[in-house]
Amino acid sequence: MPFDLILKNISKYIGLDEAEKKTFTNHLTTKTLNPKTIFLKSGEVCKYSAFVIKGCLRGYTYDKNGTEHVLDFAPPDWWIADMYSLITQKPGFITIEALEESEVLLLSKKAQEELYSQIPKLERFFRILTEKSLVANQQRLIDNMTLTAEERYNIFCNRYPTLINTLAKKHIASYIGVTPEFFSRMRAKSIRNN
Amino acid sequence: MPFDLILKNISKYIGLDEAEKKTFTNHLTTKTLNPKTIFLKSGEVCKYSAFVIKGCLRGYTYDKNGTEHVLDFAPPDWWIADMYSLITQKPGFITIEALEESEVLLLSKKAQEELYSQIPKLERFFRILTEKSLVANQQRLIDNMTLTAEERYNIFCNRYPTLINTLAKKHIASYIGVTPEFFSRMRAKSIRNN
DNA sequence: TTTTAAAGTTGATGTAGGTTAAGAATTAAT
DNA sequence: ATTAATTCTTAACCTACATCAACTTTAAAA
Repeated sequence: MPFDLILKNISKYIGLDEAEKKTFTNHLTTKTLNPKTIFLKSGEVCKYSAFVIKGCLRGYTYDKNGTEHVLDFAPPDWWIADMYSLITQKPGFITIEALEESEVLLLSKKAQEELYSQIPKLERFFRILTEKSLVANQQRLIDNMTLTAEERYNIFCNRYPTLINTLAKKHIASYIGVTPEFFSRMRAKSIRNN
Repeated sequence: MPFDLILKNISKYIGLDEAEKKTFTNHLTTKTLNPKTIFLKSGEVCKYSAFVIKGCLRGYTYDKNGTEHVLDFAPPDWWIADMYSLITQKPGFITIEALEESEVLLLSKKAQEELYSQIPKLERFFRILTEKSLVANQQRLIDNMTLTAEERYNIFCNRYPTLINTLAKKHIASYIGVTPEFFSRMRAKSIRNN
């Protein structure tokens, strides 16, 4: 059942009866993404939130030199979208790409708003989700302001132990906020000191 | 009327009738804060969101060296709280302080949750508020990863033109993410080049 | 009004992390 | 299985910003 994971995810925060679950899942579309498929391109309007059930996506922006900066990884059980663009329905600056063969559930902005009126409890669910996302994001900002690259890497390893082996090092480096070269040196050093 | 500002703020996103407005404002407490008053201390549990109607507050954390890092300023018409602590009701890491004589409206976590059931529309209001906050925060993270201190300062000046003159330079420096010394040099240079 | 403390500035020097470049190791394509 | 492309690593050098210290200015206290 492709909806098991998302329903279990929701049930952590709100209770839905069978009819409500059905209403909810009726608004979802399943989509398979091949590796390197671009799900959302910078400059486009983000029309869907994606809930990952298999594989892994990443979201990133370009800076003025054209360098990519990874903003988030989305392994199974995570949502990903360009929140700015999704909310404003203006062209965004984030590109979202499948890193491997992935499966996602799509919830369109329109469907989401319909669901808010049909099942008001979902407003609570998404509020809580957004709150958690905000807190995580604030913590990351704090970490970027107060910690060294090495400390941020350690936090990353602890928080996403499963991702470390599957992700390309350059993507981890970018998420941490350093160049691949420095990341490589950093790791070589920390291996030596163990 | 101390509630005018907050009611106007709310009315941007949802409509409340007179009875609902009354119910809402009944859950608020007014508080005056003298300059340098600490409204929330790192290590404490955050029990209130504060909506500023006069003056200005700032939120900051300490790093392991004891250096302060300003996370946000809250001029009138802004909310401020330690979201992590407020949501989890665990001791937080943020200190919130009045920079000048300020007046705030307090909404306790408990009152907020009561309001969600009494006036479900407020769930929407706070969802939207949190979404906006998340987007702003993500943008700030992107700016920190992709821009120089000078570029971040320019953005700050454009975004908060009124604050530039009232805030202490060391607080702006901290918000931007540089030392007061470097901030000073940066400004000296940019004045020279004008 | 004078004193004291805090904030801001300027200079000399240090460092985390960036850049450029070239080779080694993987991975993908033929 | 080879070739081609991408990713990763290592090294030399570079820059944005930090640190420390002394001085000046501003603001707060007495």
